[in-house]
Amino acid sequence: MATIKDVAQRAGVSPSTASRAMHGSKIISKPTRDKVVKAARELNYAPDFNAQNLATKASNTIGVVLPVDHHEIFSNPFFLEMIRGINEVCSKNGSMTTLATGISSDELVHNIDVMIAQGHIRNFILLYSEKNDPVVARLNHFDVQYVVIGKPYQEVNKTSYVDNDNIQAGTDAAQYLLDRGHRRICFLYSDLTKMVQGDRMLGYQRAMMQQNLPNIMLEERFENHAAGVAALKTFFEQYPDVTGFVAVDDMMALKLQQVLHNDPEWKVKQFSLIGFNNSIFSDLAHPTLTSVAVFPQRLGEEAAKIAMADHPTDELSTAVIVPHQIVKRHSVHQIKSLK
Amino acid sequence: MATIKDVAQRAGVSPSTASRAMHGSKIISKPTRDKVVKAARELNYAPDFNAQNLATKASNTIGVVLPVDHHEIFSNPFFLEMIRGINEVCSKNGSMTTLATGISSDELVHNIDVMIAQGHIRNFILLYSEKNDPVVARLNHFDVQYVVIGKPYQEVNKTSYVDNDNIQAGTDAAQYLLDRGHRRICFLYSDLTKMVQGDRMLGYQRAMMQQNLPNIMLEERFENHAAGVAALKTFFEQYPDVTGFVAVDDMMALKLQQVLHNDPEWKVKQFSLIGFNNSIFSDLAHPTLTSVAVFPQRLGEEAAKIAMADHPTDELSTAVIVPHQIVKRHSVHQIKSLK
DNA sequence: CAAATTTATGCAATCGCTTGCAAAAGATTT
DNA sequence: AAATCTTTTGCAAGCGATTGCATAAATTTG
Repeated sequence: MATIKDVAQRAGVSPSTASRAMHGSKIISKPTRDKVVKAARELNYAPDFNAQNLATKASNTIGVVLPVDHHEIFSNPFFLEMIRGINEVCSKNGSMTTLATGISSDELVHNIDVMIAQGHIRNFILLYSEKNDPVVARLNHFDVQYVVIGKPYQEVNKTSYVDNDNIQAGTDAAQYLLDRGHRRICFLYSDLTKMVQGDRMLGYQRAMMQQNLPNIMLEERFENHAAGVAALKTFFEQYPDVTGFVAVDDMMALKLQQVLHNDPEWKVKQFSLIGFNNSIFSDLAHPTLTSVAVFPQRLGEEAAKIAMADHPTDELSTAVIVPHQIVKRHSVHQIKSLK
Repeated sequence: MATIKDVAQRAGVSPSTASRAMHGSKIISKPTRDKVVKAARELNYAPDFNAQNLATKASNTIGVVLPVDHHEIFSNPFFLEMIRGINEVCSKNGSMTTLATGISSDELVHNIDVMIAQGHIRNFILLYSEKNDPVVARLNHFDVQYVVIGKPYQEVNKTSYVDNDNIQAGTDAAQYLLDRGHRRICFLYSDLTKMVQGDRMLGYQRAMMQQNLPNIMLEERFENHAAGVAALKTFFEQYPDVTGFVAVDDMMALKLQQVLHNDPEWKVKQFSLIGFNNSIFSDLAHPTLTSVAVFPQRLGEEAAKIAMADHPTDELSTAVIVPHQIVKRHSVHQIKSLK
């Protein structure tokens, strides 16, 4: 493994000159710089990561924090995509990424404590946003920079984040059904304490209000088939003329679809469905699911860019909104022109 | 940020003594060791990662390599679980994990080259196993240790790996149907060049052969609904008395189920289905899918354990087989006792 | 009780790189 | 041509840990 001394020797200069040359310092004359670069290339030199960080006291790795909750992971099959996005821009900038996980909240916090104490994390990216997150508390306490993916629950103006415009996405989804002639549209969700779900609902409501149409909401987790059937039965008694559903994510949409398709009476009615996330579920459904794509990889990329920018603590935070896009498949039907 | 000097000073000893004490060296007397440990705790001391690695020349981070192929990632929603498993045992052992990803094979290899050159990766874990993998070639070339998750395609005896016993899993799945009275069972797959699929098929064949029953195979990708319907139509013409399917993974099973359920004639026949991976799809299906669980987190854990063990290159490789387990749900039915 | 051992501690060099400062070389001015 | 100013380079001191070797303290032995 070649060191900077080897490079220096081969180029016939001192290590300090070599170092400066490698960093493209402009106080080094062009000829020597070239000599050094050439020597470095010949020796296949790469600066030792640890030595470099030790000397500069500026670490170059980004800590990516996964949420604790298992279920959360499963229901968001795109964590990996975010990670990939992060890693993509980090490696382009010569940074590393390292993961922080934990079985429990305590363990996660502990792991993060250690990472901070070891002092080689430049800053963190949280792949989730949660109310009263102890991790956030910890990072604030140690005054460590971080950026969250998703809308921060607190200190919104002080924390950097990247997110989709979920309200707008909700509006767009509802509008998509409205544009195809639907008038009675139901918003289906499972847990309003999640800000994503709340925001998408808000967006749906906005679209409906602008058309002077009623909000029709259904909360259901589809824990099992029977429960789903029962819930829908009650629902349709109250709202017999619903023709379309905006489901808060693809998984919900798929579950709804399963229930509707397994009932002969409901099946013939050909309800229209639109989901969110453009996940693997949307391709799996039959008919395939129209869905609002949110580009998790892009979210990761943007988060990484912010993370690499290194704001001093007193500077203003950055927020980036990643656009969404409706991916048209076959689950939404045009309503025969009524009126 | 406390350094070893701070600790030493507070404990009233020299840095070297402090260092030795922290490592539990037994040439340090108990009382001073206690003093040091106490001081360290009080100062919330953790050794600087970079300094430590630089001094010991022994790095402590594990590189986790994700496959290039996007599709592979999506269709295996448990990569994250493996990563979590890896990270879990690494952080318990005071190691870090860092990721290697790439949009293309070239980029991935390049990123790995850099990581190796920077010389701070202890060794690698590949989350996949692939024929003629350029990454493997690279690692071999630099003589870097690695362990793969999945069965290695080459140098099987020389490379450490952790995997399920997919052949046995295939046998168990088929046997599960056999035990419930099924006699004509079809094995459904999509791509035999993947060793997982081939192995599961082999296992299925073994079970069938032992009962002197014919192998019935169906290759189908269910790229769209119509294609699936057509394929099954042809299939049932040839094998009208099939009652059960062993699908090579849950996604295939779910797709098959969709097709079967949307045809009134097939639907009534109540085919039995079993899948693999116990993924989120198995809970999503209706009826819920019986599936062979493979415990990806465990795979990750075992891989990490091997990775942390640091074999000298000339030592024999290690292979760990993680057990599987059938998770019973509602997609398999008992056949009325015939015979 | 002095000498020889054993045990516990500290000094100082080292890992590979960066960087402030001083010295050397080159260019410019008078 | 000497003096001054720039531009380039090198010396040496860190960064925070570890570790071989020497020394100091404690213990045992003659």
